[in-house]
Amino acid sequence: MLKIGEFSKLSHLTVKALRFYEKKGLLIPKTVDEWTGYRFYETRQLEDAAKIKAYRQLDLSIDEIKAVMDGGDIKAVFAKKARDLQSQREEIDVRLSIIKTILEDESMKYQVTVKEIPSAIVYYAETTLEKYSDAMEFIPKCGEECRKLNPNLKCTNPPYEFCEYLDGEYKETNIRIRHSEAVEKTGKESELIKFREIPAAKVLSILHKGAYEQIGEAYAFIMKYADDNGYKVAGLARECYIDGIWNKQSVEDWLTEIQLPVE
Amino acid sequence: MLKIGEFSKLSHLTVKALRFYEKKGLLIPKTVDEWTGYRFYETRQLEDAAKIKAYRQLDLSIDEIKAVMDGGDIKAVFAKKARDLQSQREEIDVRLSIIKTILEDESMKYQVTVKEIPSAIVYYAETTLEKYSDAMEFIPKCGEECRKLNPNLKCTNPPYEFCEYLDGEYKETNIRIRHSEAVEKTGKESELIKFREIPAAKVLSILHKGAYEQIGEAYAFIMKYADDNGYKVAGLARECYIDGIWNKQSVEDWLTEIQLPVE
DNA sequence: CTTGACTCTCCCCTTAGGGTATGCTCTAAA
DNA sequence: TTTAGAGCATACCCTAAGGGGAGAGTCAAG
Repeated sequence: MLKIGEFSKLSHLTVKALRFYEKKGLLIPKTVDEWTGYRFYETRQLEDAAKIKAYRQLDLSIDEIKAVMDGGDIKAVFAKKARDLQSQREEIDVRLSIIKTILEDESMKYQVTVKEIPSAIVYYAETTLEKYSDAMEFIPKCGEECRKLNPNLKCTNPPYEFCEYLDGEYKETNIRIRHSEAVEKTGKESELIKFREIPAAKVLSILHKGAYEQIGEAYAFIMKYADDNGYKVAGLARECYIDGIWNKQSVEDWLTEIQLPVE
Repeated sequence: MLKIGEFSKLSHLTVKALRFYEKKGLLIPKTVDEWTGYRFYETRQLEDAAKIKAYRQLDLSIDEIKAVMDGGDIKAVFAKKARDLQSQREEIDVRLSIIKTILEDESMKYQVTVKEIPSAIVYYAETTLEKYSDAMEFIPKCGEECRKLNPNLKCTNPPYEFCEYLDGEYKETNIRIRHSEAVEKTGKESELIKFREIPAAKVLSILHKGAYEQIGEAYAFIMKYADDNGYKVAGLARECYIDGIWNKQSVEDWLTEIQLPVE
């Protein structure tokens, strides 16, 4: 019979771990002295200890190990574990790729985050602008018309409002855009205003600070980022206006989010 | 000014996380109402929130993020993180390879564990055996001679005792073996008994249960395992006798550990 | 008989927040 | 104006797999 310290050295499990495994019902000492509480192990328990250690090194949880040792479906547990590990590996690959981009480009100007956008009901309106700055008139007009059509319809709080550029390419004039804003439910439509439900989406998101003249950089950045890191673009980018002329005087405080649907 | 729930929705960080980040000093709300305790954020803090979220998605810890945001050495942090991720990836690859082996071979007879063996002082003796079973006489003889030479020399507790087979190949007769046993310090040597310090080593370990006739299987298994999973053999295998004829009558209870130094 | 090495139990600590309970605050409808 | 419901606050406990340490009991050797 081996005291815990001896068994620990033979099994290369720490004393702490052995006591923990006993508490979890995974490896019970053969006998426990009733008076002193000392644990005593047998050499044949080294087999179980080795099993436990081997499984832990494969990153199985205590519960998984217990399932396996109690005669559970070993193949199923390992197959599941293999899938887990595979997806962990893929996540790590994405991170490494991103970090490599950061280290190479040193372009810390934009931080890209991945977000899950829930589905929402929006009203939307499409038009062709002569120049970008005309959007500043078009967007409020849409809001007004929608409220006129549906006086009791409320926007979500916080608001979710964005523009998409329907032309595949960059244009200086005759720009087709669609403006959408999330509302609580559908309502009456008109020539200009339509309703639809936009599905939930996974997007890459970056924030652009400052004037709209430089927003092209942000688009270029996020497109390259998606390309470099294995994301597949799955829709038109959404431009969300957070701060702008309507609430901030200084152009430097303007804030725009660009969301690029992926996968 | 945004209440925490609004800011949460805009930043896609949970309210819990925002409060947590405040506690950690990572993202402090612009103002906190003195009477109600309500937190108020500014839209421009969305930038910091995005940064934090991006960094968290790269698996940086809160402290690492704080270091980066406080103007720490960004490159160093990311380079370190990249190394971390790379080694995580390698670990996962090893695990996947092992699990694949298990799923394919369904050979759950042996569990392989990785152990770090600390360095130790041993006495050792080499000889050529006519047949394997002669070891049962040779080993006790070594112990006796060593004790005769060094009456006060004590073995370690628990004991660490092993044989190495010096012939590169399997032989039925004229087997060169070396027997070693860990002791507390060096002592007087003789023709047979020498002392040396064996360095710390990383070993693959399996337990063989039962008679020695089948131990060849165990060797074959561990060698193939090392090969399959990218370990490089770095020395002679050590055969450690845990239970045997000296303390167990039934052959089925005999227990032998095989340690294969790697890397 | 004493000393030092082991062992016991009990409690707190780690990460990055999640869940829940209880109570206060705000807002919009009645 | 009141009130219901949503939003916010703090505070406590929880996670996985042990690690660290305190305080007290046990064991073996000198």
